[in-house]
Amino acid sequence: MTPEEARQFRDAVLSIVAQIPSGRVTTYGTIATLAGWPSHSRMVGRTLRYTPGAELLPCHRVVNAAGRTAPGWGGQIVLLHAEGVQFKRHNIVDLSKHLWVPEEE
DNA sequence: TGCTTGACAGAAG
DNA sequence: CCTTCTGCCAAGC
Repeated sequence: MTPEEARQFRDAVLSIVAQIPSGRVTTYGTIATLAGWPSHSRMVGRTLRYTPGAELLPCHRVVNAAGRTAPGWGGQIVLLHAEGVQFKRHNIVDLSKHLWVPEEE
């Protein structure tokens, strides 16, 4: 992956996350696939964590494929709960009800 | 240059 | 449902 591609990937990830509606969530794998690199799901999380400005985006609406929230970040659960997202467990989001898939928009 | 780590995903126990 | 292992890739040491 060239620096140019890395820039595009980061841009695509941030763009998609910025479009997640309130009360909805999406997964790292989905974002990575939409961004063009299906196997870079981990890069999505890394990008959101290390890219300055990611905090300004609704990154709390991004969970893993199992609906688990980010470990060590309890605030995410509070934020999601405040938007009406229901949990199957303390840190497990009910994806069947809140999963959102980007639509190019 | 080479090993370890991680906001992951999927399969297995 | 929860924990652990493997495959994945870029970043940190």
